[in-house]
Amino acid sequence: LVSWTALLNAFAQRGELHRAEKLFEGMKERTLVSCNIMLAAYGQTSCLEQATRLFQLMQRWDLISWNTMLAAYTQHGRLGEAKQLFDSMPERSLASWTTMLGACAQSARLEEAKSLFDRMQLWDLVAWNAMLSAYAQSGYLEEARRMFESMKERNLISYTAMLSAYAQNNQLWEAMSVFESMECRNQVSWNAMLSAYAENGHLQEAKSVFSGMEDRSVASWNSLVTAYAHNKRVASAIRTFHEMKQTAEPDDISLVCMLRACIHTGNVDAGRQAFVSMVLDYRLQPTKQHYSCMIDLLAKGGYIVDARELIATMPFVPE
RNA sequence: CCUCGCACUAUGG
Repeated sequence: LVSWTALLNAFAQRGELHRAEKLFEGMKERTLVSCNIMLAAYGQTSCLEQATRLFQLMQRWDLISWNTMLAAYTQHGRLGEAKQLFDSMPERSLASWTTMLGACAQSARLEEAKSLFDRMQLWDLVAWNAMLSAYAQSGYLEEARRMFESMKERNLISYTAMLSAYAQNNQLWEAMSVFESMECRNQVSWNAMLSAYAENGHLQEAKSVFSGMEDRSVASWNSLVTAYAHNKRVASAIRTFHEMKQTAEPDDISLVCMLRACIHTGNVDAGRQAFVSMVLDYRLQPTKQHYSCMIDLLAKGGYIVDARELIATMPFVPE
């Protein structure tokens, strides 16, 4: 049973939702642990409905179930429901508090995030990191820096968060020095450095970080596409988008990067092709954001009729 | 023994 559970988890972690579902449905006894795994699997993908349904169907819940459901809400931006759940939970752990803290930060409620942090009974490294990123994401560079300096322990995540905080505030030198002071680095920290250069107008350095990387994630490719587009090298951006497909799986963000690059130069055909190909070849479900990019692209390229038609036929209510 | 919270990429704020 334990190894079946481990297998279920492996599917869930890799985003193989359908395999996980099949396995879960075939399991004779559904333990609390396997329910929790499915709950997390639904929560991390765009299946909030399934998550809530499973949560309601479950016979028993433990702290992990509550926390997982809480995270499912916050990952879908449902702060209200998350709060409700948080308040009605029979018990809370550090993870519960940290989840809420992050949710507040993401909804631009820094004050609430800070107040949660202050009301926590104890703090661990994850909680400190969450507060550090809360400051960083809200543009409070000085507070972030102070928190970083005052932390008694730091890990890779602390450093990476601080690095991008500097980068986003145009402090490339500070970002570089954080990067250099790191005792170990992983793909995420390299990506952070790559976009630090790109955001601060150093395309050449960004490119050399990219080519020096051992393995590149979608995020690395997306950063490079954007870096080219921001430097008006749209042809290179488009070429990079296609090149990515050989080694990585483009995602929803990749398409946005690509479409925005096309908007820059009014490259309607390339954008159209990318949109269609992402839907057909990668089974991407286009979001509102994708449609609004496409409409922007068509309209700016002079295809007013096509833009109108897209507005009329898209599966979203126009705003 | 297996399951939960924090860092990188788009847009917006």
